Amino acid sequence: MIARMTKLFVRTLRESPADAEFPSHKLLVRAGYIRRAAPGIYTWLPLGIAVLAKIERIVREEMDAIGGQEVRFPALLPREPYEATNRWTEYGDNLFRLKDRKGADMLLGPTHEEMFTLLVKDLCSSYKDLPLNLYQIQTKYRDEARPRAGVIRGREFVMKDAYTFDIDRAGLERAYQQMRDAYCRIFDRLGFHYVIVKADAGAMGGSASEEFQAVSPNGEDTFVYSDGGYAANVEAVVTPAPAAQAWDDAPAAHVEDTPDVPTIDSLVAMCEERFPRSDGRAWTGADTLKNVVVMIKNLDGTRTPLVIGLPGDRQVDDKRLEVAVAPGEPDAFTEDDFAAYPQLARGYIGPMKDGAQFLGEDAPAGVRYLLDPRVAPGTTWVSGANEDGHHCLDLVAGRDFTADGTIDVAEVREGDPAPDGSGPLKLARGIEIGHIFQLGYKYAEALGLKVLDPNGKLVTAIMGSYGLGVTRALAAIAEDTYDERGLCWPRQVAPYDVMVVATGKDAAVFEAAQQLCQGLDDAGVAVLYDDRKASPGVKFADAELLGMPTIVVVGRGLAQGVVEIRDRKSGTAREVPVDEALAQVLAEVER
RNA sequence: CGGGGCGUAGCGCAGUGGCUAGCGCGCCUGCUUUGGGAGCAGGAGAUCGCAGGUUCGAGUCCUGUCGCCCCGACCA
Repeated sequence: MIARMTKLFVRTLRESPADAEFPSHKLLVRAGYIRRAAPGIYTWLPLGIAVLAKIERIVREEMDAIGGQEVRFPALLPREPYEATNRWTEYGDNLFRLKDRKGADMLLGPTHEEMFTLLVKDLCSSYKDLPLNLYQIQTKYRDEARPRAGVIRGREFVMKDAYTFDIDRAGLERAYQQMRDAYCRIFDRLGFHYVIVKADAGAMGGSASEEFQAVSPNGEDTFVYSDGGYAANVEAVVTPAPAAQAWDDAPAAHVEDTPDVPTIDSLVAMCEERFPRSDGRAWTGADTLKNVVVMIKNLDGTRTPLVIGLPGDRQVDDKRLEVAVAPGEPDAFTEDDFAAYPQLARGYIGPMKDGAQFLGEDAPAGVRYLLDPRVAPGTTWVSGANEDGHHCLDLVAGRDFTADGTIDVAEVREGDPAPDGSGPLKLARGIEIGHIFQLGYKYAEALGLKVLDPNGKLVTAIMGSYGLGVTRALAAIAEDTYDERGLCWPRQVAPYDVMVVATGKDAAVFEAAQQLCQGLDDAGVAVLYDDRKASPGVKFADAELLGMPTIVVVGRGLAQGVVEIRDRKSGTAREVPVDEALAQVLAEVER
């Protein structure tokens, strides 16, 4: 079937919708691929469906190639399985909840770990049933606090989620590696730039987890990478600790009167003025030890104060802090908290000997003191003296103060060394389109997924989970490939291989165009034929907006016996004789 | 949930308290035009987000309310 513009259910817009900010969002709406139905919820039009189908096909091929078997769970789910893993509660407002007519709680699936685990539990009972690799391509529902950027972050989205089930950790690691390779093949085929970044291992007990990030200046996630091949998201970056130094020759620490020096900036200025260094080096924030107080909300609801000592030129990164204190949650240290802990001299908080013992005898019970890895034994610092208007100079870590441990939550900066020594880190932004995860036993344990091993002993299966945002990948591809004229699909995912544009009003032109389309169609090439009686400008502009990789113009050249083949991406055009057009276009499509 | 902005035709926007609410794009009809978003003529299309109030008179002022978008905390 030749698709015709006069029949295709599409309307292109000359102007971008006012509510769109991202290029991919604007163009997908302008080119008639999607329409907004509600915040974060989109209707897919024929062109959009065609791209989705292409992406899904690639995903299926690669999943099947590693022995994945496709299933499909309902999107509408009962509450019970999610109750068993506590996610009915944990998911909070992000869960779309509803009740059936009997008043039973239901939900729209935000993810399907529970369902997969239960299904396997139902049907598998022996180690002989494993390893198992199941996947589905499903619509997921998450009532995001802030949907944005069109289809990049919607409340309804299509995701491929796969789960592997193995008898032991070695099996899981094999499955994980296999899946990782398959993901690489998928993203290679989809034709956009991506980086695999180490993700936060999180509370799962050190399990491996990696994200596939589509590199994009418009990405929501920040990640770091080095030229030597290291890549991680900010939460997962580990700061290498400098080697301990000897302090035998270091001058003794001394407390100085420093009125009105409540900030790092003022402290640096004060040091520069009153204590110029003998070697002439200027003081910087990195010479000071800043002590940040936060509250940690524990699981049982209590709050524990935590003091974090880090170089004064660094901020605490909230995300990194959250990960570091999990399962506790960071909470602001309020005025009331300062009142409750008067020993914490605001603006002059400093470290003390024996770590947690702030202010010696008066140390408030339960205050933990943790240090940034950069504050290694033997390093010298200026810090508060735990007394209003006083600072301590020549403080040597390990000699003059210690802590309860280290905490790696300082912001990561461009130029910081990569943990594996592969060079300085650079910052980049990305759109997370895939996340693979060695889940371990969490769900299998919670839901009792056990099988008999060869010795007839019940063992808990070990799982991996592997997500891939299909609709998001579509947006990421658009985001990665568009230009000022419109969408510009890689051939593998374009809704049509070729767009044939007939210009003019000459019947011979339409006849020749029609014939070419027929030839392409017969050859199995998906072709979109612009058979509209519109002016050439409109048709060229639309062809470029819609973004098919090859555009063939049949028009005024026909009188000289030629048609024009244009490459959408490069913008190059060449004229070929009409009778060679079909073969030439087919060659183009083959490339 | 905090901060900012916006609700007027399918889309993008204008609209000093005053007559019948406008403009561009798009859409329909006719004629002309056809290699870079054509021209002329005619037409369809809006309870100005909703509710209440002030006023002789409200798209415009007041109060409330709902919704949407953007920036931050969460995630494929």
